[in-house]
Amino acid sequence: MAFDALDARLLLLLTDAPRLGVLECARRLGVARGTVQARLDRLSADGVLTGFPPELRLDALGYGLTAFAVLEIAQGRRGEVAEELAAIDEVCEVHATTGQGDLFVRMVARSNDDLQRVIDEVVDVPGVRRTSTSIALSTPVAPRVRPLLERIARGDRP
Amino acid sequence: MAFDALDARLLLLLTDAPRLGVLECARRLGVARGTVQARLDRLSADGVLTGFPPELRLDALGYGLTAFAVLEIAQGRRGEVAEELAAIDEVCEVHATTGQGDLFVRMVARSNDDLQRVIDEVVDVPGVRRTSTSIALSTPVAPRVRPLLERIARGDRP
DNA sequence: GATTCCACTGGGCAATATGCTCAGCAGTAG
DNA sequence: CTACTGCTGAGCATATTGCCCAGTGGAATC
Repeated sequence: MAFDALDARLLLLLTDAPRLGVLECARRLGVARGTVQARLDRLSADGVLTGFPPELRLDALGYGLTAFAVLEIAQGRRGEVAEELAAIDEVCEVHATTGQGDLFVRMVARSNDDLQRVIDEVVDVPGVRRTSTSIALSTPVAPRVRPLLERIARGDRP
Repeated sequence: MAFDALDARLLLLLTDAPRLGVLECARRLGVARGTVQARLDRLSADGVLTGFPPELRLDALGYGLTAFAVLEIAQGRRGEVAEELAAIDEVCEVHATTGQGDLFVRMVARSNDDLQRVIDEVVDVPGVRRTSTSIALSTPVAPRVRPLLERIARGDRP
């Protein structure tokens, strides 16, 4: 069965109030409790819903700096480099991208000094050829999925 | 009171099993129920814990393509452009970065055609001067906070 | 037209969790 | 010594969970 408007509404509801119980969800959506259970089970089983990780404000935790790095990698060593990067705690995200066959890295740090250290660690990974780094000054749009869900919830699916 | 190892262990626990009840958390952490309650309340109040949004695999939802764009913006129009970008459903994240005073955009799409459309929408935002786009081929490290939490949970705080 | 699925409803049940309150008990700071 | 703070462990009424089941309506199949 396909992902439908009810699924989207359920996920939106959980986006806004993630620790809501199944029963409460059912009430707010106007469906039976078993239906909500079944939907959640199915979404998990289908791999659409992979979890409810806590969302943290890293800056409130001391990691106030976010930086991005674009890495140029030596031929054929991308997998290897990615593994090394994954071992660095402050590396929060890595994507392989088109372009010069490169990696895109997001990392965090506590201070400028700390950031310097993290960047050095990233740059020193064997196989990294060239890097260009930039610091995030602000985040006008924080990671979100909401608009896409809302579209499906409205039934605007093409 | 500062963020301590117990807080980190609690958040790690919730990372692994986010729909766990307070009582179950207390059992697994070996502390009283009230303590867990109090910690969660405090973390929320302090703004460290902002929620438990559902984590979705967008590709399982039809949005199989992720792309990044770096935008060069006309003098002084960054805020304006950011707002326009926020209005595009497929734009999932925007950061203002150092460099040429630019914006960094993450977006998703269903297909190559669809991506073309999204990129066009982004590029056509008034105030955008130049763009360079790249497509995510793979994601060796998906967004994560875990290593940082684990470090605090171990008590490695400097 | 009849049959077979399938998702959903709505109900009942025992077991469990929640929100709330309270007294006691350490360790720390004044 | 005393006040304060954070944690414990307990009790209680109420709400929620997980599970089971019979019934209903629509869509697909025969």
